[in-house]
Amino acid sequence: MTIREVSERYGLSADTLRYYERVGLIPPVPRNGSGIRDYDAASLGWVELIKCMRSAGVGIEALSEYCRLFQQGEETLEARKSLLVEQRRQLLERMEDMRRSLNRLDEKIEHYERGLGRKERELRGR
Amino acid sequence: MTIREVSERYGLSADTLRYYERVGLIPPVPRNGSGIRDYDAASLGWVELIKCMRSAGVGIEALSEYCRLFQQGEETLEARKSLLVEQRRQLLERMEDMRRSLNRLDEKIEHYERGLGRKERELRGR
DNA sequence: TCTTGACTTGGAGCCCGCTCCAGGTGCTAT
DNA sequence: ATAGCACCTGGAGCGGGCTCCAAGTCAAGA
Repeated sequence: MTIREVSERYGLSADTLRYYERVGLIPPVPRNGSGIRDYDAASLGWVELIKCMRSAGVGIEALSEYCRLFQQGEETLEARKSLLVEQRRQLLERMEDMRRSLNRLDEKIEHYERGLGRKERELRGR
Repeated sequence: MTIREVSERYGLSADTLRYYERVGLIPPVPRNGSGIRDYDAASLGWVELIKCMRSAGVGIEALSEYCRLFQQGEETLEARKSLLVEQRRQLLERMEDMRRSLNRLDEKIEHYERGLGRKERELRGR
């Protein structure tokens, strides 16, 4: 699968896909005889995983470390797991911040709704 | 209340507080005779709101627009409300991305736990 | 009066995460 | 042969969001 096809399938630009590979979020993608990337199932799996994690704000640094550990094999199972656990913890923290923010927004929106409703009634002469 | 006190109370650096004011996330803070900021209750309210929204990833642009509208008075009630509604929508979207990512992390962590358990049992000679 | 220290400003610098570009290679179609 | 196109690389550039800095002002204390 060419970089263009992968780009279209996942909605990531070709530049971004190359960038992810360059900085090690994705292990080296297989190449054909002319040096052109030919994504296989494993590479697609990585792309999908990274897209998911990035969309949730997981940092480049953590993801490239995970990928690095993965490529080192069995020795790193424990380290990979604790990296994931830590990222999970941070994710929950961010979700909690967002939950709080969502509540504030809901309160404010309701407040504006009440205010606007009152104003409308006034304009209609009570 | 001085900038230092506000900084300590909310865990934002004095530089960040000045920056927020500069780019209009917070309306101008009252000053004493020597031009030094003296935060009043209203300013503290803004600081708290902005801290909350920023921690959830709401962008500077949207927040400064909200603040700008607020300072223009009653005319902008409707515009402010729809701005908030739009930010709420984006927030929910991001939370959904995070939920998906959290599931993936949980699956992976469980996978590693199973793998590591098996390995341990093998080391002990099954 | 002179130092000390917290504050002021405007602007430069920095990190993250892309995004764009120039210059080059190689397949395909004419 | 030549044009066109998709791809390659290394590196520069960019937007967001701070963070740091130099140079200046003011108030209080020795």
